Amino acid sequence: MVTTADKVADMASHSAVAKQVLRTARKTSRRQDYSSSTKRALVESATELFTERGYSGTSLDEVVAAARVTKGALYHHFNSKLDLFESVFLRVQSDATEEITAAFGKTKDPWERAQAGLTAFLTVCRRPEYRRICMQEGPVALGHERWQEAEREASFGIVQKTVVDLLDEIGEDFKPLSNPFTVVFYGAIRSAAEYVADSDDPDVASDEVLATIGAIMLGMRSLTDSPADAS
Amino acid sequence: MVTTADKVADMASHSAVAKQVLRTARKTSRRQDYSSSTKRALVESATELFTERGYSGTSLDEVVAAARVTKGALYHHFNSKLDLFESVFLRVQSDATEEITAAFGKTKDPWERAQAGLTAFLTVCRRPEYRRICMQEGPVALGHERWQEAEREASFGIVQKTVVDLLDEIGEDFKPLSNPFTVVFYGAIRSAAEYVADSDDPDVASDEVLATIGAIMLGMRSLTDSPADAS
DNA sequence: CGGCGGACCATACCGCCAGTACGTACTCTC
DNA sequence: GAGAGTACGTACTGGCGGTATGGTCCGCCG
Repeated sequence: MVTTADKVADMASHSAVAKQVLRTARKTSRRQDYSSSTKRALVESATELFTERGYSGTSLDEVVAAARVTKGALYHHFNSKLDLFESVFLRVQSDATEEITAAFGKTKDPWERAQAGLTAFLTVCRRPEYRRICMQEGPVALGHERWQEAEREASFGIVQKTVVDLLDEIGEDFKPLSNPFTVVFYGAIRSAAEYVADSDDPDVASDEVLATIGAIMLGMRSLTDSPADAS
Repeated sequence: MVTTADKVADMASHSAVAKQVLRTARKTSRRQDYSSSTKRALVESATELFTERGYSGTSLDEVVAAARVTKGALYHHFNSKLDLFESVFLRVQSDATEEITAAFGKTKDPWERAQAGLTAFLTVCRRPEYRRICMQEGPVALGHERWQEAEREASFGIVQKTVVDLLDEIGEDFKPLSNPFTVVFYGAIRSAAEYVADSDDPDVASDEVLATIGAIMLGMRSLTDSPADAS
């Protein structure tokens, strides 16, 4: 049986202590090492297959064959195909949010932070795994409900915080509209990311998007510090 | 065998001459009437089931049972499950674009037109069929490629024309960025539509979104007719 | 008017695939 | 060292998309 506690444990350990050091005593048994190794192999194989063939397009037989195990192993570690997908989804998503959060760096100005975060997000969205698993298959496979819940704690949450900071800069007028503003910007960024990822020349497309969002932000900025007042 | 020509014929006739008038001579035979009637029944049943259970969540047995026919009838009119879905998709989509286009009305001012179109779009997106079939299941079931192609000729095309008109009003500076602008606004609107549809009180949510997009447009407008110049 | 070809549809069946049942080997603990 | 639990492997089932085949009724042509 697989519990929710297992998943958060996986999230914490997956990229941390990857390869074990010989000659040092481990707290885990060799048996447990084998187990977590096969589980990792399953998740990695599933990630690849889900990315290129989609959720319903890949069979579990293919996944277990790629991981060189059988369905018995799979159903020991995961409750269902959807459960396997959810593990893959959370892994890819947490990798992405981690990278985007890091990209914010130590800049303090909200406008600069927004720019940096947007650039990072456009980069992440170019990766086929994130694009296919988190943006395309995610909402349909997991269901709109569950997908939104996971998204709110990840990239959407980042956007929300950024937007709130920006609205603080602009003034009091738009503060009650922080929710719709976040939603609008989030959708704009997601769509822009697809535009960049689909583009023949992603670099120039990325610049175009930066200029576009920049223009919108410039316009919003001008709503507050117009020469007429400076309160 | 079902051809592409069949589909466009269906699109043209589906909402036009719905119920036949007795006592008037028809060009079609009674046999053909029965045929198109069962096909319509299949599309309608499929629309309902796809809407509430999704594409992979509904079986063809359920569809044919709801339409009171058998799989033989279904596979006579459609080549595959995906073909059936595509017919449903195109039907729902064309209904939506038709309604949005009508909402533009006879207003001439680009800013007013944009406002009217946005309101209509928010209304359409509240309908569960459009939401589920065209926005959620569409890209995954049909594939991102095919979905984008269909979308470009529908709602995306409307947004594109609207955005180009708006950019014309603003000035020459942003004209080369019409593509990314369209993409950004299209994503923003789609996301906002989901926000409205998910909201507990869609009416106030709709107003919030209108205010938000309005503020963004106001900001962009201020980029051109600032008191500094008036060229 | 009759038969004949094709449109329209029903029935039976196949292959694939998610999920289950159960057996087995290995390990840890008391 | 025996029982319990973990970590799998194997064999099977049911459901579902798709197909093959047969039947029925209509339009049409001689």
